[in-house]
Amino acid sequence: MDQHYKPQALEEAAQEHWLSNNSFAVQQDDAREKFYCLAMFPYPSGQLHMGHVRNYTIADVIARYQRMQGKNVLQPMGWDAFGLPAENAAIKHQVPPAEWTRQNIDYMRGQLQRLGFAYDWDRELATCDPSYYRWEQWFFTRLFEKGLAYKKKAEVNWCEHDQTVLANEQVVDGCCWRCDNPVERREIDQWFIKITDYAEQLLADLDTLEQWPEQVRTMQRNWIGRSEGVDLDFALADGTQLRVYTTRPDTLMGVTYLAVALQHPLARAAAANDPALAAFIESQGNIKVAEADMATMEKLGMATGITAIHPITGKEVPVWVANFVLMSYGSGAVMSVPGHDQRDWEFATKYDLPIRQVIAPAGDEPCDLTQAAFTEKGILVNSGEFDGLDFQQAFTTIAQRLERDGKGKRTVNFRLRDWGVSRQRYWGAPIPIINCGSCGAVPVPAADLPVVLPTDVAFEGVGSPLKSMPAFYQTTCPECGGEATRETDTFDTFMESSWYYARYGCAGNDQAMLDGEADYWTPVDQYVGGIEHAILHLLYSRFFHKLMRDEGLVSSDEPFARLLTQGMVLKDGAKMSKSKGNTVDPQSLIERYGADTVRLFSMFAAPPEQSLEWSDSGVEGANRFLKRLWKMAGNHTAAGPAPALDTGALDDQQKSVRRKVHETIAKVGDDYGRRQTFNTAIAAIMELCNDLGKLDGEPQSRAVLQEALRAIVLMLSPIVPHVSHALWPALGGEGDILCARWPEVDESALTRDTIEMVVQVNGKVRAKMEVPAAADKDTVEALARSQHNVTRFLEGLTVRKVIVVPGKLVNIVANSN
RNA sequence: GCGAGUGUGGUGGAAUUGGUAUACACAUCAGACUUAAAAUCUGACGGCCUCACGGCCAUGCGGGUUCAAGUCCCGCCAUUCGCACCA
Repeated sequence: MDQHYKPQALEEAAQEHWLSNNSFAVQQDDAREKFYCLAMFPYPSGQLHMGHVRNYTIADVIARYQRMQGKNVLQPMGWDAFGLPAENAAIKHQVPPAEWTRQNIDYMRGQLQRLGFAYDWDRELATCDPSYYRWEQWFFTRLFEKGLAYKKKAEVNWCEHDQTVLANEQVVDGCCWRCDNPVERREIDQWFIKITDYAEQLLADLDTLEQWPEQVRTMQRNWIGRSEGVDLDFALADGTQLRVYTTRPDTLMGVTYLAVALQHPLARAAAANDPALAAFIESQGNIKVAEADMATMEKLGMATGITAIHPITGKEVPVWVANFVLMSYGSGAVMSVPGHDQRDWEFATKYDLPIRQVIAPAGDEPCDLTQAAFTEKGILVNSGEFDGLDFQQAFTTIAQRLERDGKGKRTVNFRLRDWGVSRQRYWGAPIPIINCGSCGAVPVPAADLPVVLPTDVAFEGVGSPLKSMPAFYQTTCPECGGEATRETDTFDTFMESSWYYARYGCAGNDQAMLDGEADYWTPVDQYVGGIEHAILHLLYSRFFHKLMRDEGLVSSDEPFARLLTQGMVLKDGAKMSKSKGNTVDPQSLIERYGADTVRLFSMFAAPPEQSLEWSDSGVEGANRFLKRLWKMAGNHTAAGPAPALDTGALDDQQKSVRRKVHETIAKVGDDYGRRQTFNTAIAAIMELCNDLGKLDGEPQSRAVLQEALRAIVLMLSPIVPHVSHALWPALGGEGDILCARWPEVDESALTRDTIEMVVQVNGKVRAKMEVPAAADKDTVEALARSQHNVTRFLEGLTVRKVIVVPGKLVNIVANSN
C-alpha cells in the first residue's frame, strides 16, 4: 500500500477496472429484487456544473448502497438533447445544433466517467437520436387516433421584427431579447394533448405517492387545482348567453358587473364598433403570456357598453373587459362580486363600480366593505329568499335553482390546462402530421416513421429553417395520395423527458417503444432531481406513464415510486451562473483533489434537499479527511495482520469503541436508506474515526481497529468508491468491494451498563448522572433528587410533579407554595 | 400576485417521535514539530457574569400552548424556487 494518498492514480485504476469488467451493466434477473435508481438526465450544455455533480452523486450513493443490499440495481444515463440553447449556440458559433450537441455529449460523458458514477453505459440514449424520437412520434400518432391529441389556436410571444416566436425567457421587459422591439401576443394553430382528461387520476394518485416529498405533492395538487363550482349563463340582449364559472355561487346576489378576457369573442365584437375599446384591447396586447406577468401587472379594464341579465334577479349588469381575466381558464369570463372578492373589490373601487354586501360574518371576523372585501364564507344577507343560508346551503339551493331554470349547472373545474406541445423551433422532434387540403391533419403511418429532422442546416435564428426546406415539408397525403405539407413545428422538449426513464429499460429495441424488460424495470424505485422540476416535468411524466399504461406498454400506474428533490448549489448565497460570475468548475477540482473529494464534499456540505453553499475550504477539509483515512489504514496494515477479534476479552475502552462502530453502522444505514441524509452519515463516520484514536496498540485493540476500518471503508464506498476500491484489499477484503455486502450490526455490541441522564428542575438542566441501564423509575427519581446541584435548586420549594423520560431525562417541577 | 420552501455560533450545518441546543466540519487563535514556511499533530472556540463551583441570555421578529418548544399553533419580516415556450 502506497504511503501517500494519490487520488489521480488510484481513481484511474478503479475506473479502468469498472470499465473493463463492465461492472455496472445489468440484465433482468427475476431471482433478485430489482432496484431502478435514476437521476434526471442532463441537457448537454457543454460541461457539467456543480448542480449536476450533486445530483448524480446523490443518485450514485443510493444506487451503490442498494447494490450492497444485494439488489439488482439499474442506473442508466442519457441526454436531454433537444432544446433552445443548441439553436442559440448555432447562431453564435456558426455550428449546426446537431454537431454542437454531439460534441457536448462526448465531452460530458467523459466528465461523468471521470467522476466514477456507476452507470450502465450500454443503455445510454440521446433524445435527438431518430431511434429515440421515432417512438415518441409513433406514440403521438396513437394519441391522435384515440382523440387525445388535437389542434387549436393558442397564444405565443411574437416578434414582428424578427418574424419569430419567442420563448418566455426570450422576452425581456416586454421586448425581444435580440432586437429589443416590443413583443406582441399572437394566436396560432398548435397541437395539444388532453392532460385534462387525466386530471382526476393525476390528482387522486398523488395520494399513493407516499415516498414523494409532501411539498411536491401539494404543489401538484394546487397546480391541478380542482374546484367545485357552478357554470351559469347571463343572457345578452341579442339572445345569446354569456357563460361564467364561479366557485362562490352563494355570492351570486352580490354580482355588480361581469368581466371578460381581452380575447373573449364578446370583447372583440364590442371593440369592432368602439375605437376606444379597440385601442384599450390593443394596448394590453403586448404583455407576455406568462401567468406571473398577468398577475403582477396593473389591473385595468374598460366597459363594453354591453349589459347582461342576472339569471335570478333579472336585473341588468354591465359587462367589462379586464386584462386580468384569463381566456384559458373556465370560459374566459367571470362574475364580479366586489363585496366578497378582493380583486373585484380593488377593480370596483378603481372604476367606481357598486359594491354590495351579501355575506355577513358567521362569527366575529371584521367586515368593513369600505376598507376591503369580506372573503370568508358566512351567512347570506341582502339576498332575498336566500337570506340566512350558510355557504353549503346557499351553494346547493342556488345551484339547484339555476339548474331548474336551465341557466346553469354544477361543474368541476381544473386549473390545469391541456398541454400545448407545438414549438415553432427547429431543434426538436418533428411533429409527425401531414396536412392535406382535402383530408385535413393526417398522422404519418408507422411504416414511414421516423420523420427525421434534417441536421445539415444553416441556422440564422429567424424562424425555423424547416419552413424554408421544401425537401422536408413537401410530401404526399398518406390517405388520398394528393399533394400535402408536413408540420414544420417540433415537439416541446418535455415530451422527450416524459418517457425516457422507461426507454432505458429497452434502449436498444428497434421493434417497439417499450417491451417486457422495460416493464420489469419500471417504475423507477428512486428518482433524483432538482426541485425546479416539481411540477411540470414530474406531472407530464406521470401523465405520460398513464398514457403508456393505457396503451398497454407498462403495467404500473406511476413512473416514480420514491422521489428526492435536491436543492440548488449556491456560491456567495446566490445561484451559480455565468452571468453572475460565481461558478465553480468541477473539472478543475477533480484535477486538483480527485473525484472522491468532490463527491465527499458535495454530500457533506448540506442535506440533499437543501441548497448547498459552495466552499473551497470545505473541499480542502474533505480532502484532508480522505488523507487521514488513508494514513490510518496504512499505519494499521503496516503493523502486520491483526489478530482475530475475541469479543469476550475486550476491556471497557475497546468495548466502548466497538459499540461506537456498530452504532455507526446502524446509523449510517438508516441515513442512507430511510432518511437520505448523507451529510449526517459522513459526520457519524468522522466521529467514529476520531474515536479510533483512543485505541492503543494492544492485540485486541488492533482487532477492533481492523473491524472498524473495514466497516468504515464499506460504509464510505457509496460516496467515495475509488479510495474504497483501493483500501478494501489492503484491509483483507475479499474480491471486488462492489460485490461486498453492507456490514451487519452486532446487536450484542450495542448493550450498555449505564446510561447518562439529565436532571432538570422546572425545565432547566441542573445535573447529569450515570444511571444503571436497568434502573426502574423510582430509583432514577431518587437518584435525580439526590444530585447536589438539584438539591440546591429545590431548597425551599415543594415538588409538585416529577416527569421521568426513560433513558433520557428527569424533570422535577417545583414551586414555592 | 398565486403556490411551495427556507431562516440555528464568524461560516456550512447537527438536534430523526415535543425531552441535554450548537454534533461533524470550515475559519480563527494558541501550542508541538521546523532554521523558516507549508503540511501534519494537540488544544481552545455562541454572548455576558464568575478565581472557581456555577449562573443568566441566545435557534429571524412578536405572541401562544406545554412540566418541557429550534421542533406545535397564530401573526409578522427576510429570502429562495415554480407559475405552463429555459431545461
